[in-house]
Amino acid sequence: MIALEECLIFLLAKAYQHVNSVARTRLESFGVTPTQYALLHVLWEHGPQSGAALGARLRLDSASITGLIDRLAHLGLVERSPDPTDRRVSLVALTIRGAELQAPLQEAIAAFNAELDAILGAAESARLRALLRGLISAYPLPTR
Amino acid sequence: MIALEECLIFLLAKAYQHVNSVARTRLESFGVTPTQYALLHVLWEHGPQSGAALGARLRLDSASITGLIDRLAHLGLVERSPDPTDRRVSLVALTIRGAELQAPLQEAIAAFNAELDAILGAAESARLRALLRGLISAYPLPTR
DNA sequence: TATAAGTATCTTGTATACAAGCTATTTCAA
DNA sequence: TTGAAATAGCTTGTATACAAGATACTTATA
Repeated sequence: MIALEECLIFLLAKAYQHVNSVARTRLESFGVTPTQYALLHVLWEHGPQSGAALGARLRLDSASITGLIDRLAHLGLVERSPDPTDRRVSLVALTIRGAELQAPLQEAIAAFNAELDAILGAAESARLRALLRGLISAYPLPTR
Repeated sequence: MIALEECLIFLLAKAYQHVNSVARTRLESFGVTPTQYALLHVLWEHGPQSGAALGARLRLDSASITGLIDRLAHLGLVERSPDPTDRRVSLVALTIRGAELQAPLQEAIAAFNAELDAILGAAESARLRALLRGLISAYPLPTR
């Protein structure tokens, strides 16, 4: 019987669970979750765009994106507006408050990255990231 | 701005998401999810035990364990019975059907592990597992 | 151009996870 | 021994995620 602790899938699940839990506490004072940070990050970097574009960049399906935008809109960090060129599309853009959060939130994430680097060592951390990228590219998510 | 693809937390999230999605399809024909497999695995290995013991082994809180046992009981793979020595406790045990699934399910998981090893290479896979264990032990989950 | 195909969003249902709080029960301590 | 603290399990509420399907709109094709 192969122990659970030897199965990559369960190690991945628990490592994600632990690290995500810590990341959540590091972002707690800003009122956003790691996933919500990721969506804001895409808007900071690439500007207003449709939910479909956000979903493609974050690899989330439409149901997840709908809920994520709903919650960020409720927090007053993003807002939806109709796309004048395609009435199916609603464009998602940062609000003033969403834009203002960029600097402090990125500082918090940078500090958390540094914390993880300190735990693993810079070289090991880089190696881990490379291995994870290998896994991700080996199993591209289905295009739904 | 640190790219999301450079952040360990987001790489972990996506690697887990991808690998879990594939693992789910590998177990689909058995009617169980990877998380449900993990609970069954603990019962195969350690025998009947309380929900609290299962939660400690799987690092899941009581709400998650309650739902997980509910679903496995509904599938007819485990059953709850009162602990005669402590009336707070309900012992969780495999049913006949749950026990019968051990061999085929473990074969499927072994095949999936082999699949991941083939993608990464055995040495890289072992290294990845070691790095993930390092992360897990660096951030022990709170004892709730 | 009329229709088929494709796309964007949303909805519903299921499965994890965590936080917080409740009840019943047990254990510990003054 | 009795009142406080701890424990087991459950419930509720929130946040992801995916599957499947509905609707509205756009694009491509016959």
